[in-house]
Amino acid sequence: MAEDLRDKLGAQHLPLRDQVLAALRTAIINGDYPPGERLTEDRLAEDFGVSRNPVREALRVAEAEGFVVILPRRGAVVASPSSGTIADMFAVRERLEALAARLAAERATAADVAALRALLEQGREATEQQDLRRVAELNTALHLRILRISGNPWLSSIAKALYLHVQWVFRLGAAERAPHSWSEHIQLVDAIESGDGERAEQAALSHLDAASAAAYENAEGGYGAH
Amino acid sequence: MAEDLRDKLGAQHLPLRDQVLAALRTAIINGDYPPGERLTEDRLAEDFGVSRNPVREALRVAEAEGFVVILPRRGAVVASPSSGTIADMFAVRERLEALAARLAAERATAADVAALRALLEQGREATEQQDLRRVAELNTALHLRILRISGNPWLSSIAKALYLHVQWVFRLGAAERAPHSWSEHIQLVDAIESGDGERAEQAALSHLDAASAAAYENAEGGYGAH
DNA sequence: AAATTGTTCTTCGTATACACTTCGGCTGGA
DNA sequence: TCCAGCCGAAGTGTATACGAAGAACAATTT
Repeated sequence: MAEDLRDKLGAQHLPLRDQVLAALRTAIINGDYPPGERLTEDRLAEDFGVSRNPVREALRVAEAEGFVVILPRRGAVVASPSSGTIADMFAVRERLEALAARLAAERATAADVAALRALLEQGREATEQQDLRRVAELNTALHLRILRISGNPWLSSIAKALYLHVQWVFRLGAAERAPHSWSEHIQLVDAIESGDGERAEQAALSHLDAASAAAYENAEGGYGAH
Repeated sequence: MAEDLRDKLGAQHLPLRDQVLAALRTAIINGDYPPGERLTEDRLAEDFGVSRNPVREALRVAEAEGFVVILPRRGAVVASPSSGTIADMFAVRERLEALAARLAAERATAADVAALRALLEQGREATEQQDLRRVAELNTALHLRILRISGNPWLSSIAKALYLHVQWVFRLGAAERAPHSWSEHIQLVDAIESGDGERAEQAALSHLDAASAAAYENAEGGYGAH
């Protein structure tokens, strides 16, 4: 939100709490801490080699972000995304990323488009090489890039958080459908390049519809158990 | 997200950090801590009569919510919403509350509608009595209620956060336009009651357009300061 | 005047202590 | 056997103290 300031003055210090938070997030997303897993402060402190304070602060933020649930006097457990909330997440993402696509189309510079095209190209290569992990990464990079191009920090940060959660759910339960979605990405970038906001928005919508449908196909059962 | 659990087992303990966070939020929204104000941990700890630990945890969450900016090694300051981000906030709210209105229309029970109507009625009374503060409260209550009725927890919590920020900006810079917006609310609730999602969505959109226009009229100058 | 140094304030992280809850197991009685 | 209730262990919630390091600012020196 005020990254300019943070960059200028601030520091490259990266407080421990932030490192812990980042590590915690990725550990949860990767399934190292599976849903329902109890996260005691001492245990996390030991896992990350820090004292309880940074852990506690990271936990509060992780709670605000929806990665953990904190029961007063009972501690934190990894949240359990239910299939219900998956649909909810997609419903919100649909609106948000559609808006992002429109704004991106209206604001994208030539350099922005070039960057998107580069990601597209890398994605094509990775797809050919069956490197699913890399495909997924590029997938994420593309979406986040579009969000950034939209130029709306709120939109960007909110949609990013949602995107992370969706990723989390995917890793847990199902295979990645990434290859299949790549042609939709091309359409989306084409629309953004054209500068036609309406068209870009439609492209984003149909992309998300397809993604959400795929998610549901793969998601039958699997999440409810914590 | 798992409020059922929290209610059942949990506690009515309300940890200090949560109380501090709530107090901090409202203090910032009310302008008691104006934008740019420096918030040292000791000072907050003293203000709220607690030790530094709960304050620190509350600060981290407040940062995640965008109410404060934390400069590493330099401490926290109250964030400064710029007029640029106001437009951004409205752009996102528009999409989100439109979706909420649609979902609410599709899911609202008779009891839900009754609750909305009650708020509407109270709002009318408060408007007649020129009780602007109460009008604003009811305004908020109405919007939050609609979000709740939507039944989408993500949507609800995200839009709620945005709503709080908008309120904050309003309190700081400008008078409330609440009375003027009340007729739009009636339209919105009518649409929700009708069960017509499309119509409800349109009502929400035009309401937010009007609100955003009003915001911009009042917002000329005032926020840019540091 | 510019650069350097020193002082002070504050954050950041650690460590410790302790009250209070919750939980699981144990014991004893029906 | 089954259940009630007690007890102790574990873990959170909060307070406090302390040391290290950074930032801001004033004082001093060049």
